[in-house]
Amino acid sequence: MSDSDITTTARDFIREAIAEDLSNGRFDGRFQTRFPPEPNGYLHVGHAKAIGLNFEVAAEFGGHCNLRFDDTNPLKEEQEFVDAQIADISWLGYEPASVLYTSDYFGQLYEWALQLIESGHAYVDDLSQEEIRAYRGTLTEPGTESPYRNRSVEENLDLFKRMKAGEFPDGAKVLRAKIDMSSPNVNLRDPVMYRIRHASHQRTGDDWCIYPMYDWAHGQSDSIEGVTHSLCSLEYLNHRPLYDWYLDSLEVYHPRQIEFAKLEFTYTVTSKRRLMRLVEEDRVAGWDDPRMPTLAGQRRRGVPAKALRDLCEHVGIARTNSTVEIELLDHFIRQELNRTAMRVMGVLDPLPVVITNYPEGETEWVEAVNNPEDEDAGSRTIPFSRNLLIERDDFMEDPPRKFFRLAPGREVRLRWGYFIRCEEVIKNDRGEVVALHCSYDPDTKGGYAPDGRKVRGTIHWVSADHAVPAEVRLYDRLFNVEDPFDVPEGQDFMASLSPDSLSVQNEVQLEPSVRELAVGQTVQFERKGYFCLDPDSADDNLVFNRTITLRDTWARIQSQTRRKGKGRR
RNA sequence: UGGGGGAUAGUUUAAUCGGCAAAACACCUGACUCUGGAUCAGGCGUUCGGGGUUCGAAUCCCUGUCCCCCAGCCA
Repeated sequence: MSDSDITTTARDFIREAIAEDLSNGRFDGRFQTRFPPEPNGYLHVGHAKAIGLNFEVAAEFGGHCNLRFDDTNPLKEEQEFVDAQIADISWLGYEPASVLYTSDYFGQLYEWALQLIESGHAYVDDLSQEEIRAYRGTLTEPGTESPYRNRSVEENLDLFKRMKAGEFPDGAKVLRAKIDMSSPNVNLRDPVMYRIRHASHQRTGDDWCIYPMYDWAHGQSDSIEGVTHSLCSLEYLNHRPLYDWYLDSLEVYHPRQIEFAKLEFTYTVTSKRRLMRLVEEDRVAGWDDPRMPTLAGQRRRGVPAKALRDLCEHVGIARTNSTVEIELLDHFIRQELNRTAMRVMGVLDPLPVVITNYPEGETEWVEAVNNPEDEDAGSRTIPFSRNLLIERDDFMEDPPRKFFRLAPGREVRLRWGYFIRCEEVIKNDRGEVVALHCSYDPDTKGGYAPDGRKVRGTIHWVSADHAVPAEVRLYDRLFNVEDPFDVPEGQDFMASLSPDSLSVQNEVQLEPSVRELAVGQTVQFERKGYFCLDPDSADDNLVFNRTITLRDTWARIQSQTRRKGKGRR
C-alpha cells in the first residue's frame, strides 16, 4: 500500500493523523498503540470502542497493540479485575502483542523522578492535602506557590529518598513537578507526581510505599514501550500539555497523544465507579449479570462480540460527545444472531393442547430447518404427539381483529408440523382456560395443505411428552429512562433503576434438541427471541438468558390500537 | 474576559482543495413469507443563530448562542 492509499482510506481524524505521521516518517515508520485500563473494575461496552480502535489501527497500519494495565493505585486495584479484563478483550476478538504493567516501570519512574529533582523540575512538598487544594487557586484565580517550593536540590533528594524508604506516614509529603502555579490550565499548577501510600500492591507487594500519579506514569510508560500513538478519551485533552512537559523535561522518546470521544449509550451508565455501586449494593447479581453493560455481562447474556465490533465500526471515531441509542446495539445483535443462531422451539408460558384425533401413545418425528438464513446449518427432527404445549398468548377465546393465531373454530399451522383446528376450550371452575382440544389434518404434515388452503397463523409448540423443562430469565433494560441521570432533585441515578429488569419463567418447556447446547451458546426460540444457555445450568436444570426479543410487529399493533382506543374516548 | 474541546435528520456518523447535503438506526406505508422473524420497495425529516466573502458555503471570515471537560495525594 502506498502512502497516498493510506491517506485516502483514512476513515476518521485519528487514522488521518496516523497516516500523515507515517508518511512523514515522524516515528521512523514505526507504529504502536496500547490499550491501558486500570484494573479497578470490569470493562464495559464503552471500552469496546477504545479497544477496537487501538487494536484495529495497529493491524491496519502494520503495527502492534499491547495491553498495559495502568496499575498505579493499589487501593483500588485487584487481580480479579486484571484477569477479567484480559478475558474480556480476548472475547471481543483481540489479542494483545504483550500484556504489560505500569508497575513494572516503578523503578525507572523513580529514577526519572530523581532526575527531575536534580534538574530543578520537582520538589518535595509538606503541605497537607487541604492546603495543596487551597494553594492551587480556582478555575478563575491563579494559585500560590508552596512555601516548600524552593527547597534545595539536596534537601529534595534527601526527602524524596526518605519518602521511598518509608520514613513518613501517608499524606505527610508529596513530590510535585515545579511548573507554573498561575497556569490557566490547572493541571500545570505543580501537579503531584508521587503520593505516600503504605499499601500492598497486587503485583509489587510491599516493595513500594510511594506510588506514581497517572500523569507522571502514563506518558513515561508509553515512552518506555515505544508507543507511537497514545489514543485516549477527550477528558485527557487538558492533560496533554503535562504529558508533553514530562517527556520534554526528561528528554526521552516522545509519543503522540490523540484524544477522541468515548462511547455512551442510552438507558445505561458506563462508569466503573457506578457499575461498582450496582454490584456492591446488590442491585444486580454481579459484574457479569446479563443486565450489566459490562463485556462480561453482555457475553453472559448472549450478545455476540461481532455485534459490538460492528457497532463500533458504524459509530466511528469523532471528537463530539455522543450518546448512541441502545436500539442501535439491539440492531447489530439481531443482525448477527439472525445470521448465525440455530432455531429451536420452546414454549415460555405453556397451554396444553390435546390433538383428539391423534392416536394415544404414538410419536412421529417431523423435520425442522435449523436456520433459514443459513442452508449449511441443516435440519433436525422434532417429536410430535397427541399431547402438545403451545404459548398461552397464541390463543384467544375472543380474538380482536388482526389476531391471526388460534381461537375457537379457527385453524393454524404448527410450525414444521400439521394444521390444527381448535374444537373445544377446556376451563376450570374459575373460568380460566386450562387446555384446548384440537383436531389435526393428517394431510398437512410438514405444514403444507395439499388442497392449497392457507392459514394466517403459524405458531410454535412442543410435544409435552418429550419436552425438556427449563428456567428462562427475561431481561429488560436496567434503567427505565433514556438518561439515568435525569432524576428529581436530591436523587441520583439509582432512582432510575427499573423494578422490572428481570423476570423469571419457571414453566418453560423446550424441544429435546436443546440438550445438545453448550453453555454460552445462543439460539433463537422461534417467534420469541434469542436465548443463551447460562453457566448456572445443570444437566437436570437448564437455565437460559434472554439475549433480546425478536422485532415484534404484533406488539406494536396492539399498543397502537390501545393508543387509538384511548384517544377516541 | 480562567483555560480547553465541540455543534450536520429523533440518534450516530458521511460529504476529496468551496461544487447536487447522504447512510445506518428509529419511525410510518406497502409487498412477500411455514417465525406477526427475516427480506424487499417506498415515505418521513438535516447543516446551532445572525452577518459577510463567493457564480456557488456544512466547509472560509466575523459575531452570537448552546453543550462538554478541568480546581483528586483517582485514572
